[in-house]
Amino acid sequence: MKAKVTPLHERIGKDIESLILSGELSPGDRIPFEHELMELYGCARMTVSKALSALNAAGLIDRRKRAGSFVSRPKMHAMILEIPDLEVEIEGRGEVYEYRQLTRTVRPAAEMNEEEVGLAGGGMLLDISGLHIANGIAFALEDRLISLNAVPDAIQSDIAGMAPGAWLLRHVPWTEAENRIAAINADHRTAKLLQMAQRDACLVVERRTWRGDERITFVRQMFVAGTYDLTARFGAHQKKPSA
Amino acid sequence: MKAKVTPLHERIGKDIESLILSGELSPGDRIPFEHELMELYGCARMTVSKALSALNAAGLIDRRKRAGSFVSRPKMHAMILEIPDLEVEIEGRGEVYEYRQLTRTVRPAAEMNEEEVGLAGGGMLLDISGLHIANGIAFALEDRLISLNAVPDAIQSDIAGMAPGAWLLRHVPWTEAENRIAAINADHRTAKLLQMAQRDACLVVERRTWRGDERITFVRQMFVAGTYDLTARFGAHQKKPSA
DNA sequence: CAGTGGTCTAGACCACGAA
DNA sequence: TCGTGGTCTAGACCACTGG
Repeated sequence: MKAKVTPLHERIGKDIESLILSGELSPGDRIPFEHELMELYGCARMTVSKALSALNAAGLIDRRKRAGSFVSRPKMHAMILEIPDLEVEIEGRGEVYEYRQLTRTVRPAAEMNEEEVGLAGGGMLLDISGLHIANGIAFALEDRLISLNAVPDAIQSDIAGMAPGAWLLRHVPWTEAENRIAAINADHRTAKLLQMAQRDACLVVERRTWRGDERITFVRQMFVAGTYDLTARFGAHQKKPSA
Repeated sequence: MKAKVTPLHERIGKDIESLILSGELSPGDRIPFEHELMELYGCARMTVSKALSALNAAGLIDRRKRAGSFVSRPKMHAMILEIPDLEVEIEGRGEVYEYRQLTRTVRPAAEMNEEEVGLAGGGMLLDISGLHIANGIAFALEDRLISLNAVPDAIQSDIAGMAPGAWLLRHVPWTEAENRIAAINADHRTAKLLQMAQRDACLVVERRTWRGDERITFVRQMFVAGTYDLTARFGAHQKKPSA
């Protein structure tokens, strides 16, 4: 038997967590004081503190000086959204993934377009369009702009069969990203390229990424409705707000 | 001046974090050993350890015994998705929010519908439809099923002007939730209720919530395309996988 | 095998804020 | 006021694992 290799602070955390999730402790209830827990578990205060700090960071409890620690109320304003790598996703289903480049140009930002001007940062833009294809059927149209100011190497990325997103992920570290998810009716070009009827619904994902304050890329992906959807899961209360 | 009230372990963490985000430390680089950092900052090892543990929990670094701590490569397939409370969202824009109930029935699960059977858990379902309205204009249609097995009190929730989602949030703690996001063309009923042309695109959010193993509710919200979209933001690398 | 991170101790001082 | 959590110390032993 390999029994207890579980750290004590982790065990304390799990104990309290299960009390909360089982309902024995309800939101608002006070958790035993640190000195009570250190007596209960026969350990030093730092050990208890580590356990409670972890629960606090996870958003399971709120800690107030002089008052104690309390089970926090689930607020549910944030969930984890999976942003799948399309290639991995498709091949995970046992289908054949392919990326087909449609156009590729280097051009300056359109002056009236704030998005492009901000992205370019005074430099040129690499403008790439392509199709994501599963088992020979195009399911997504991607229009991407890359700041050559931020990623000069991108101009050499002439790998025809590689999606620019995958290339970027491997070559350019990013620090921040933002996704916008919406639905629109397919315009003429999109409908034609994705072989769908005009005005058919599309799921649109727009993604912007930064490295520090520098804009890296802007991409808009149009998915044929019904062939693709996003899933966000959430377990055990909300995450803490990032600083 | 109020200067330094920032805890030392936090300062150490921020220092290293900015080295990473600025690019001075690249993914794969080794960061100084704990004993080097404790010498550098003139503090105890526990303090350094606390800082590094936090960075590790945040997914910024990987720690390997005998080898040291290393800047982790951003893999990032998950982002934080904001799931806004519609009422708060709308009123935050300075518009007037209103929920108008359309139908409300208690019925058993349709036997051929797995979703409903699983949700009901042998009991009855509360079936509610309603419109979310901003400034007098309906922007979302909501169809919701609530398990009366899990939430018997829901049958008393006769507050006409209160969205069932808001009521549930205040009365029923949940432990797990899942969202599915997709786009579809509006069907006849939806188009009529939301005063949009048939086949106009809709953003669809389907949400399932659990309390432990017990299903609580299933809701489908149809949003008029263009009037609503979801945003997911992400800063500083991926979250750790939850146990 | 030797050095790393992981864990833990038994103290300490302090700021905060509920009483 | 004064008990609480927040932080920190100066040690310690151990498991793991890379060299």
